[in-house]
Amino acid sequence: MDVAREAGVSPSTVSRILNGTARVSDDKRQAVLAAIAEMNFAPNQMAQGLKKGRSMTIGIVVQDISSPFFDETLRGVDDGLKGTGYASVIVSGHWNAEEEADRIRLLLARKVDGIILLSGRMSDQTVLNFSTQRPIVSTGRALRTRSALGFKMDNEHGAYLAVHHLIELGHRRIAFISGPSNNIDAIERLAGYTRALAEAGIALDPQLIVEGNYHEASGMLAMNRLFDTHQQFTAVFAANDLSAYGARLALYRKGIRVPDDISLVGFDDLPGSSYTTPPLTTIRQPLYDIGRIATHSLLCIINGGETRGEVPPLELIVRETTRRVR
Amino acid sequence: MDVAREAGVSPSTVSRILNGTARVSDDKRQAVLAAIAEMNFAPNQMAQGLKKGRSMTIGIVVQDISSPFFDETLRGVDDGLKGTGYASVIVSGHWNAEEEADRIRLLLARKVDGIILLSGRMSDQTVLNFSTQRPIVSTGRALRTRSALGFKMDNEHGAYLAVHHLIELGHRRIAFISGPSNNIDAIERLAGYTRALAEAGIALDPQLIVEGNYHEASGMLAMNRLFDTHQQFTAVFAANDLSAYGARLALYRKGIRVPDDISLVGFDDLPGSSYTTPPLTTIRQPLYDIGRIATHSLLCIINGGETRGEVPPLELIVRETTRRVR
DNA sequence: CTGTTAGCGCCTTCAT
DNA sequence: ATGAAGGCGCTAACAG
Repeated sequence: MDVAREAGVSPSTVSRILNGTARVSDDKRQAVLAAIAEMNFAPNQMAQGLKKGRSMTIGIVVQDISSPFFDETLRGVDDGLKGTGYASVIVSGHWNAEEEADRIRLLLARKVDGIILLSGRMSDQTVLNFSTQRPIVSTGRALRTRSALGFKMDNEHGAYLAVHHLIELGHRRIAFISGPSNNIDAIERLAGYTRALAEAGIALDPQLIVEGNYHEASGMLAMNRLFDTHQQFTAVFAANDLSAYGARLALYRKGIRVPDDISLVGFDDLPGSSYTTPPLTTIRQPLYDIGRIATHSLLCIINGGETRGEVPPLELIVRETTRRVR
Repeated sequence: MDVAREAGVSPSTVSRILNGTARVSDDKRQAVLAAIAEMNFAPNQMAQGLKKGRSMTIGIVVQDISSPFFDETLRGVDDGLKGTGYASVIVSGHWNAEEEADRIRLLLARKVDGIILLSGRMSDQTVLNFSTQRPIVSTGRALRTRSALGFKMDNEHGAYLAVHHLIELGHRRIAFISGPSNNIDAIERLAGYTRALAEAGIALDPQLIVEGNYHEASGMLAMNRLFDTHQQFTAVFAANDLSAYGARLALYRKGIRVPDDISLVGFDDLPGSSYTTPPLTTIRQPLYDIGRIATHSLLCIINGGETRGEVPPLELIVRETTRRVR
């Protein structure tokens, strides 16, 4: 490298100073440092990576780059990476197993040192297969091998908490706007809803369950569907906050007051849920913490350390969209 | 490489097939393709990059990875990159000029082929300096050199549109929740507010202007401040949607109806603004398009092509938080 | 303490 | 049409 020439030393010496690999005499060090500053030189990370076999890059697979759900987790990842020298390349799988696998192959070709997979539709086995090439930490899966780790939230329990809260407030006709029926989290949340009802001796009415797709529009549609079929209910549990927002709008359009006429509970506790009108009662997912902990764990695996790290549990956040039934 | 050995050819031949650089006999091609498939080989991008001098990576600098404002733009970037072979490494400057510069240096060391800078506090001159190393496309700046390009929205005009809309509805006492006074966009939006008022012959009342910081909480605080100082007004213009959300909540807490008692206008048209209660009247920024166009332009510059691409203008979206004053 | 050498994986002349 | 050789920028092993 030309810093070496500029400073009148060999490339190795420069390298040694840059990496602190060995002792170097003070005068040469000064000269090199000066040359570096003057040329504002920074080592070519691609060359470094090629040589050392580590790119100092980790890959993140999200499903939707502009969903507050993933973005809050990404914030945790970003903070977790701070000061580690690692950078991240973020790709999106768009909730498509095929695309996820593609993206992971892309990351692998780029020699990322590890991968964080946020949710997704890929089978656990596929994840395990990829994990032979690079360590993978994933959310929404219960994995635990030498090079693959999963963090799974107790969705069933979370949903139970939500519905139980409603029941305690005296509600007995509780509608449920579910997630996509092929989504594992959605299935588990439905199970929690069912259990809470059963436990309270409330018969499950299939008419009160409408399938959504986790987006606002589907929450709105689901709500309208409930009205169109003349269902009677005093509360609604939406499988995620986004669909709760949509349901809220449908209610507003009908002139139905929340929580006075109907109570509403969401799931996720997105940042925006503290500022809806009224603020949304919901089940809090520790999204930021998940991102941080996943990152930390991945770094541990990469550096051959132990993988500890527990994620905080789901938690009911009572705000202002629920009230005792009159 | 071992694919070569496996297929009984030289590495050069494999490379030629991979890159379509030269004609290769069909039998050898088959052999190589088979070997590649069997070993599921993918070329090491770091080695490729080192050799070719292009990393097929672009760097994105956002200010806040979990803000819907940036995320919507990122979605445009992501789509713009689709199918190009480029991946992106996303870093955050956290609205700090020093940190932005740091992040850019990091991207440069990683040999990104170009940089997209979304907003930020760095001076134009600094951007220009960095652009000598790699092309930079930035939002929120009016730049146009061989290797630096900026897209600037007409904030003054946007704010004017918002306030003009309120004036047309008969409002004359219009409060303004501004952005940070050291933010260029904020300053321009204030100018638009001022001009609309002046044009309508309405005296500007400094008491009606409260500084916020673009976040929900500050919108809420600003609103309360207005009430605490007993200001009279029938409409509020918030400098961005997030602070409008906060203002909305403050209004709700006071039992003031929107739009019946007070009208509210935001700025940005975030995805969530269609689902607030009621849906927010706002100035639409073409965030997604900005991301797409910025990406496209950057790729053009990188490949030595011409830089065209116009961004759609700001636009008033009338939803349900504004109404004619009684 | 420091310079020389070799090689990370790939592509690109240059020969053949 | 194809193989051999050299080098992208850097670091680690080996001498000295």
